[in-house]
Amino acid sequence: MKLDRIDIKILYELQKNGRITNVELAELVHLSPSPCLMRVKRLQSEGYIEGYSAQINIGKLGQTLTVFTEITLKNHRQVDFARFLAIVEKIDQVIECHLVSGGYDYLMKFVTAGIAEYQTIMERLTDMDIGIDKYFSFVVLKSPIVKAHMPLPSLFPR
Amino acid sequence: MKLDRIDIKILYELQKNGRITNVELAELVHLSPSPCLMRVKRLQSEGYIEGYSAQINIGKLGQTLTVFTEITLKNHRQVDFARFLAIVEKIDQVIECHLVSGGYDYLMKFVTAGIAEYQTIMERLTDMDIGIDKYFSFVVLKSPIVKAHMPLPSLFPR
DNA sequence: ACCGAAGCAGAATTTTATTCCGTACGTCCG
DNA sequence: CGGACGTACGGAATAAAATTCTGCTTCGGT
Repeated sequence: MKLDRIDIKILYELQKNGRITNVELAELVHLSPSPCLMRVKRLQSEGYIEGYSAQINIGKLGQTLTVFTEITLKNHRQVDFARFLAIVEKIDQVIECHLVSGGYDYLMKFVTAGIAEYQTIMERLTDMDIGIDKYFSFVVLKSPIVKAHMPLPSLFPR
Repeated sequence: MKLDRIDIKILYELQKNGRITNVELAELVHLSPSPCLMRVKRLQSEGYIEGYSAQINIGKLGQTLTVFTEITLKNHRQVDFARFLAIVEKIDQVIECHLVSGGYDYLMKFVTAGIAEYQTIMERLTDMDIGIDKYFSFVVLKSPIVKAHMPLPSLFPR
């Protein structure tokens, strides 16, 4: 299924405001409510929209610590990656895990209650003999930019 | 203003499904619709909820490239950081920018149309004499884990 | 130019959000 | 210890929104 300019606009607007009403969205994309809703449903059912989420100001809830971690595995067979992922998938504090090129295998993002909890998690991971060769931690001091939306206009201009 | 257990539950549920109806949310947190809605509005107006966003499967739209970049500045006065941020804030492809401890100053996340666009952006940034000493790029090959929600239950148990 | 399919607008219906009001509970002060 | 006030709740009524349905228009293919 191919997306036209209106679909891209819908995705862009829903990224900026996931709770916009269908009527307002319809006005923004210059459609009446019914075809607009039809497109949104289609975008959902075909997987272009994976879900909706509230953005929480986690800092207001209490002290938290965000850490980026570069990880290198000892071996690089498929089974080694699979075993590693199977474990980290179960850890709530793992927010992102990226397979990257350049010096390390994985770049991960943790959100924890503090340095102690992070330390505990990393000790558990290394002790488990899950195949971690070495890792390096970047503790986040401040996050001046955190966007919830992708640059759709840059990626798909017109 | 202090949050009780119900507020935390509301935040958690809205993270998982930002478009849940107020009636369903009320049932999940064992309240009737009206006080539930009142709490949601309060969480919004007091900044605990910063907004709502649709999660887009960007990979289905076309080819994109995600890159994490470690950046070190030449100088570390307040004015140096401020100048750097003022520039990168304007770049649509910059999704995140974190001030980190450990080897580098900033860890940034870019989403671009491809390696060429990324290259162009980095050339522009380095040519600008914006104070970048050196940088190192991690090209993302795959992102097995990308969560839209923070681990609220781990951070605020009970 | 005709036929068929697809997408649209507008109205009707159903569902949901929102407001309003009366009640209960907890707290503070007399 | 008791009363009054403030806060939060539940339920009903109203307003708004989503959703469905119908008929029309446009576009593509023959």
